[in-house]
Amino acid sequence: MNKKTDELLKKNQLSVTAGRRQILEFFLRQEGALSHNDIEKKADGKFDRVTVYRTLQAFLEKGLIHSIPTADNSIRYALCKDDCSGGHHHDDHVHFICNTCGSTVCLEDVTIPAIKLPGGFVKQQVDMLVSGICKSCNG
Amino acid sequence: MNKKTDELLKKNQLSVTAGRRQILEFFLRQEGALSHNDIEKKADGKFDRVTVYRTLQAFLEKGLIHSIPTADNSIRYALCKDDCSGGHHHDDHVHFICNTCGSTVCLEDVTIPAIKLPGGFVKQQVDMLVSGICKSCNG
DNA sequence: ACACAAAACGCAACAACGTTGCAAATTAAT
DNA sequence: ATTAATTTGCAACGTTGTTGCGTTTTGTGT
Repeated sequence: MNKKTDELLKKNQLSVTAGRRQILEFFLRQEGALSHNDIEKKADGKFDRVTVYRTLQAFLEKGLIHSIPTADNSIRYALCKDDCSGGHHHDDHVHFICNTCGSTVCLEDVTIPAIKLPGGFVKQQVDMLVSGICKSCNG
Repeated sequence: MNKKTDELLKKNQLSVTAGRRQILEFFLRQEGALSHNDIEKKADGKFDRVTVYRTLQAFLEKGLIHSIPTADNSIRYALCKDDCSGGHHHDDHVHFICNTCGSTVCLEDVTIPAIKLPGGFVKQQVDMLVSGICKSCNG
């Protein structure tokens, strides 16, 4: 049915398997970001724990998803936009973590502002995490 | 000898014990941030693993240190400046993680720029992580 | 459609990280 | 100095993440 999912996998040089299809669909169906744990709960024992780890690893390497560091020591993952692939991310947006519902979302429209580092420091990557209360919880 | 350490503990309503004194001195003697693991290595079995966890927890709650989220899922801690205590941090500086030597430092002079969130989102805390090559490694 | 090579999967075992309960030791207060 | 409150170490446990290996599935070439 969902041809789109399979094509997305193939486009990223990933062989199509039941696990990958399912996990990718979790991301597509989901507004925010997912942690390893979220996926396991959604899959409900359908796949081995190791498979989920390896799938996320593969998605990361191919640039299908990007990781979001969080203060509570649980890495989350979110789908990348079309134009970032092969590990090269255009991942310059702010991530928002809601302290009420716990969801993590990409604020695609909020760009991380440029900063000036002290002499001698070379910048390679920047992450910006904002926590607070999200739109839905604030409703 | 080191009266200063003891006073700093007392000032933060923490009873003075060998473990706390030692761990606090690690932070005072150290330029950058420390992870739980760093501290255990430095202590070299002198204290129980659990004690280190609980000490860090206590320091955090009293506002003696603040935590720094990292992309590799290992939380680090750094001393707070004098004027933040009781859990209320003036923690508005950028954190830098060196990809070469692995050290994490607070760039006290680099302030996190203000950002504008979409309507409905309320900001409570902001973390900014820059990774790259630090001054000493770039030397 | 079939056979074969390559990749992915599940399982088991293991290592690292983090938490909790409780008895013994240490600290602070009277 | 005695006592109450905190802190510590130990043991046990749960979670998270990794590795190796035999089996299954996928992709490819004929």
